[in-house]
Amino acid sequence: MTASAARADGRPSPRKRAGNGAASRDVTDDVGLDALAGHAGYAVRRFQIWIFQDFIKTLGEVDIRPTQYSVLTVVGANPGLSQMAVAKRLGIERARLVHLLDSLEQRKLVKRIKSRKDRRSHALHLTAQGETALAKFKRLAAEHERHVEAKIGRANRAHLLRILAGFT
Amino acid sequence: MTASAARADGRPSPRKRAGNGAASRDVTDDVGLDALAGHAGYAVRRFQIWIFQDFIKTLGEVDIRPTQYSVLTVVGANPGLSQMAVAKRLGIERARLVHLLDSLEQRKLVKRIKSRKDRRSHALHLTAQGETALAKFKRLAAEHERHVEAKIGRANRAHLLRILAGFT
DNA sequence: GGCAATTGTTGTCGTCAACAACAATCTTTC
DNA sequence: GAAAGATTGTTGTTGACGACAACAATTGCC
Repeated sequence: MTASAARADGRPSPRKRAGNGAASRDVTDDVGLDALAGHAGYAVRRFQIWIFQDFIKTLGEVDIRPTQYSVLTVVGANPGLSQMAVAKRLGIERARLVHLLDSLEQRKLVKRIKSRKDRRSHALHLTAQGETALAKFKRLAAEHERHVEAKIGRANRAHLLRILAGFT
Repeated sequence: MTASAARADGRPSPRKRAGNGAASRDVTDDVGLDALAGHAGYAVRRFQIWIFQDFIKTLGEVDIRPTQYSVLTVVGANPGLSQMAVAKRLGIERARLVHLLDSLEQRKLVKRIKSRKDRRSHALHLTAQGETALAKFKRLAAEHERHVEAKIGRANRAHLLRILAGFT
C-alpha cells in the first residue's frame, strides 16, 4: 500500500485530466481520487457519516440520535453512575452530557437522583418508561446493524468490530 | 425487561463484564459497556475521533485539518475542477466549500480562476506554493498513517481500507 | 426570447468537540 | 479542625461541520 508517500515526490498520474474549464460535462461522476484512497481517516469518516445517517433514519420514528442512544445504553446497563463516570466512559465532555441529560430527562427517559454519599454528583437511572423505551430502541438499533451488514457484508462487519474493539 | 444487554444476538460476551459493586470507588475505570460493544457505529465513531485527533496533531505544525487536506489533495490531483465538482466528490456542501476555499486561498495554497467557458464557475488550481506545501502535507499524512498502523496493526489497517473501499 | 436549472455565495440552524469559568461539595494537608 | 486543593455539575463561548434556504449571475433548454 503506497498511500500518499509514494506520490509525494513528483507529479503522479493525473488519470482524469480535467483541463481548463473542460469540466462542463459530467466530470463530477469521475474525479480521480487516488490520492485519498490510501487514507484510513477519509474512508472511516465517510463510513461513519453513512452509518450515523442510517442510524438516525432507522431510529427516526423514536427520535433518538446515536449519542443519546449510547447514553441510555450505558445508564441502563450501569444504573447509578454519575454524570462524570458516564461522560468518561463514552468519551464525551461532561459539559455536553448536561444538555444530553436535560433532553432525556425532559422526555422522562432518565432521572437524576442526588447522591447522598457525594452531594455534588447525581446518580443516573432509567425511568420505567425509559426501560421500555430503550428496549424498543435496541430493536431498532439491531435493525440498523442489519443495514450495516447489508452494506459491507456480514463477515466484514464482524471483522471491523474485531479490529476496532479496542476503541469501544 | 432488565435492559442489561442487547441479547438480540446471542453473543457469549467473553469480554470484561465488570463485577458490579466492586468498583464503587473508581467506577470510571470499569463501566460495563457490553451493550455498545456490538454496535459498529459506536466503534467507528470512536475510531474516527482518534484518527482525526492524531491527524490534526500530526499535521498541527502546518495547521492543516483533515477536510482541508482532502480538498488540497483532490484539487492537486485534478486541477481545474469546479467547486461543485470538488464538493460532490468529497461529499461536502458547496456552501461549506466556499469557506474552506476562502481560507486556503487566503493562505495562497489554491486559487480560483474564473472559467471562460462557464462564467459561473471557478476552476480550482494549486498555487506553486500550494504544490510544494501539499508535498509536505502528504509526507506528514503518511506519518499519520503509520500511527494508524501502529495503533491497529498493519494488516488490520489494510483490511479496513479494503472493507471501506466503497465509501471513498 | 423566455423559463428552468446550475454555480457560487451568503446566511441561519443544530450538532458536536474543546475550553474556560463558576458554585457547591468533597478530600487532603497542615 | 480549618485552609488549600481537587472534583462535580453547570453555564457559556468558540470553532468545525452538515443541512437548508435564499439569492444573483449565468447557462442550457424549449
